[in-house]
Amino acid sequence: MPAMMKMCELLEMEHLDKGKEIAIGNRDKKSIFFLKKGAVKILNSTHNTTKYVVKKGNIFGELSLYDEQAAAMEKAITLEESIICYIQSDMMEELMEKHKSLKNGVFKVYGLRIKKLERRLEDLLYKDSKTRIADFIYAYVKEFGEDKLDRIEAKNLLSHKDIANLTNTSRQTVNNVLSTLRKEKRIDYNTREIAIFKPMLEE
Amino acid sequence: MPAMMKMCELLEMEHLDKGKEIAIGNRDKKSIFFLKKGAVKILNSTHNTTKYVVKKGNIFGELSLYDEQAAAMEKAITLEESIICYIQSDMMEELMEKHKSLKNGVFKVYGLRIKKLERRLEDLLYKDSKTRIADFIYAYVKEFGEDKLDRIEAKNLLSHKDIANLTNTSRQTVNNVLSTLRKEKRIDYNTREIAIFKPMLEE
DNA sequence: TTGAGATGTACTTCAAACGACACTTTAAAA
DNA sequence: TTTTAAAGTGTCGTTTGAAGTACATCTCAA
Repeated sequence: MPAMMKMCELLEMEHLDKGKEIAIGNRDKKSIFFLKKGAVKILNSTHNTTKYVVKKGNIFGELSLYDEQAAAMEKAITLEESIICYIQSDMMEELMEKHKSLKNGVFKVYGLRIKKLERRLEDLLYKDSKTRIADFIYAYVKEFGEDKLDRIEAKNLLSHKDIANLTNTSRQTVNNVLSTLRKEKRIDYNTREIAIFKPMLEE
Repeated sequence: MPAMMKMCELLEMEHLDKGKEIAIGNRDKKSIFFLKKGAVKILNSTHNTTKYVVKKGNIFGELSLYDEQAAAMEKAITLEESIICYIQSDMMEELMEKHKSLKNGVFKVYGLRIKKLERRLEDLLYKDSKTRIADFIYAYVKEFGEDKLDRIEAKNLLSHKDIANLTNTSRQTVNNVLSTLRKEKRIDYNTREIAIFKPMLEE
């Protein structure tokens, strides 16, 4: 979203340590957030289960634009030191009316979210839990990681519980799959980082 | 979507028998559809699994607006005699630029779809299959049904296989739950219709 | 009338959740 | 700094929900 990125220069900015909560829906006014640096996870605020992971350069809280109630159901927690910009949703609406590219950008974000959700639901029907977890790890490292000679390395920002939530599995199964992949030399990980080995990269 | 409904008067209209397929993504031009009468189910076109049920007065194929590829993955099948109106997605885009209320309406539809998907995913995590099926039946009858003295009656438009897809369960489990609910006098159904008994209406 | 699809029921199987516990890391308190 | 508690990780058995298999109706278009 380049338009959003440019806009961000003009906005209120906030610097947050790791593990800080951002109450998407509980502010005096609902806001849309733009993640300038770092990473956050979006939780279901009633069950405290992780629903998404958002990478720097992306927006979150966008649901509050047309459904305040839905936005109130989610909260964000920083997974590492992060910088966010935010704008109140009614101001954002005004801006979107003026700048079509902005509105279309948000439209795309909504569409993408639908696509991801449907994909996840479909996977639940057609893939077993081990595959879902392995697929998730590969996708996560590819999205969040950096390309090295023989491997792709990403910061290990998620707990096994988070991964279990994101793949609709249990913490123990996640651990089991990760350990197995490690034994098979397909991935490696420690508390800091997680890496996938390139020669093993299929798909 | 009142704006859409008014617009519909001006559009191409098509009358379809029960069981007819509408290729959302395979037309020469992608279109948005407005269901004027009847009901359709939206399928995942690769797996032929039912993803949604759309009731008269609602739109479908709206994904093609900002993601043609995603729309190509779905197809619709009429569940009963239906009337649809449709407009090519690029024409719809033009119209939406002119009429803000239309664009905002589509935004709402997207948001609603996200909400439903997230709800479904959440249910998968927190409800067992029997509960999901029962909840679905109650929601379906309430949405599609007509209020009678002691019961709410809806046309029985979905096969057990459809319901299984919609609740991420198996055909046999659906049958099992339905039979049990019938034995318990909480619901009643035959090939034509399905009804829930009001005194039993909780929630 | 006939055959394909839908429904109903029972039994078997198995993936994956769950419970239990030891060990490790992290972060805050003393 | 050291201590301590909380959270996260690693590995087990055990249990069980629900899918799968199998087959007998039933329904309804062609």
